[in-house]
Amino acid sequence: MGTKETREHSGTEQAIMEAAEELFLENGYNLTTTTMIAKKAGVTHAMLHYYFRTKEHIFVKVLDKNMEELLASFYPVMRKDAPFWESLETGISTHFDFLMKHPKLPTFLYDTVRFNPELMDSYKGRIRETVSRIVRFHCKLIQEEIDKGRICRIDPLQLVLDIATLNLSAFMMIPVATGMFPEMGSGMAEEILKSRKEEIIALVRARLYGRLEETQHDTKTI
Amino acid sequence: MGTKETREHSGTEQAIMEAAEELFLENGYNLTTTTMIAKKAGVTHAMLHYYFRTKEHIFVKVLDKNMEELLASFYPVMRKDAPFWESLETGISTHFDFLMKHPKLPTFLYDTVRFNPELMDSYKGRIRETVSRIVRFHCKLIQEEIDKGRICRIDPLQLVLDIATLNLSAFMMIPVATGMFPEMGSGMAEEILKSRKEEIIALVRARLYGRLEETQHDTKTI
DNA sequence: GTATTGTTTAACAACGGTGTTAAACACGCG
DNA sequence: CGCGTGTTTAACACCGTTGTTAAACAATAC
Repeated sequence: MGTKETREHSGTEQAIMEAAEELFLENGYNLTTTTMIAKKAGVTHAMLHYYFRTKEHIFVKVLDKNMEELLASFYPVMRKDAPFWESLETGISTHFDFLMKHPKLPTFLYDTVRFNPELMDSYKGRIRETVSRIVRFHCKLIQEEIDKGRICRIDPLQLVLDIATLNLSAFMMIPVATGMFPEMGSGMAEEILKSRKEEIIALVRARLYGRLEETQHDTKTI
Repeated sequence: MGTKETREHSGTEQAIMEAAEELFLENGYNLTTTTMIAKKAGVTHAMLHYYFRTKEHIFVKVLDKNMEELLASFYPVMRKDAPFWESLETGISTHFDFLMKHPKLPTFLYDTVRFNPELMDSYKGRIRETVSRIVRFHCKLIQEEIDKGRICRIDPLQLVLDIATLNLSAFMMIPVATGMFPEMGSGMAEEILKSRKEEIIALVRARLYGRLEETQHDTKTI
């Protein structure tokens, strides 16, 4: 059953990292014990302290790996090599597809920010930078389109929040859905997520292009 | 400093419950210790076990209280005493305002469902019932409006998901925002939430009424 | 005053989690 | 073989958490 025999000395470190990543992504820092990691990796818990001195070291390694992937994933979102809407749509779509490949990332980071914010400190700067770049990027594009009268007036920050929260919450709902309605397997979830993506895009498009004349009542541009 | 002197014997139970509610709502079950509750209530931790035998008992009391409020909050959402859109808009608004009064409820229940689902077991039935009633309620109304050609075709489940996730994530973002951008105090948050509510309503309205002819390409009704 | 009852305290037991250490083990090299 | 290096094990120390208990305390009734 164990993977012990297929791994000569020093697949160990790898095995620990894999087990740790899986558990940390699922349960967060506080609810993952070094014993759980050791058990899942098929080693004694003393090994964790031999390879990585502390639990925190292991966590930071997992966090680093995932944060790099996350931050990298934002760059393709800010390309402008097509007309406004196509560009925005592929941006949403790309972001959604990234989350599809890392469905546990949103809850993982959510947990970390809430319960171990100090572990995120080293990333605060880059995150703020990235967020402000995204907002500024879209501010500019949106303002251009508004000026041309092609879309309705909207606060770009609100639009970014719309897209981000819709995409993220689609994945953050998964634990709720499976916990509350266990009869739907993960196969069902995949189907729902696909239609969710279509819906989110439809929603944003309607928001921008629907009823140009009426929708500009109370949203203010910053 | 303590509140001890203002409370004669047996404000204790009350004090414990209040401390417990605050801490459980903030940190969830696993990350709240009985010692923390005792300290916040200004009593020794043995008192918790004297009044409520176990930590779980205290938690269940807090959970019960909040679940009752939550479930009750869904009924006013399903009134139909006005035209379709006004009715839906006040539904969204009512739901949002409820969350405004209980801003920590979403994360609290989210944590509980993910990490202590067994504590939610007693509510599973009522939750499923409520969810399915809401979906059925809106299914009917939406189908009527679609048949009359007043709104564009849309899967009612997706619309309910849109509204629910937009409203919920507005509040679930708060810990992220304050954790990541501590310079914005809770006063700022209030402002943002107010504009968020307007934006969510605008989004849903545009989704339903914008570009009737084009939007019905790939959303399928169940 | 004393007995009774309910409340509070302080000390303790049991457990699980993190991290350490010394000894056992495996392996390549002289 | 014997030696050194790197790896693994098992036992342990330490701490925080939950829950118990016996004794101290307060208040009321007799």
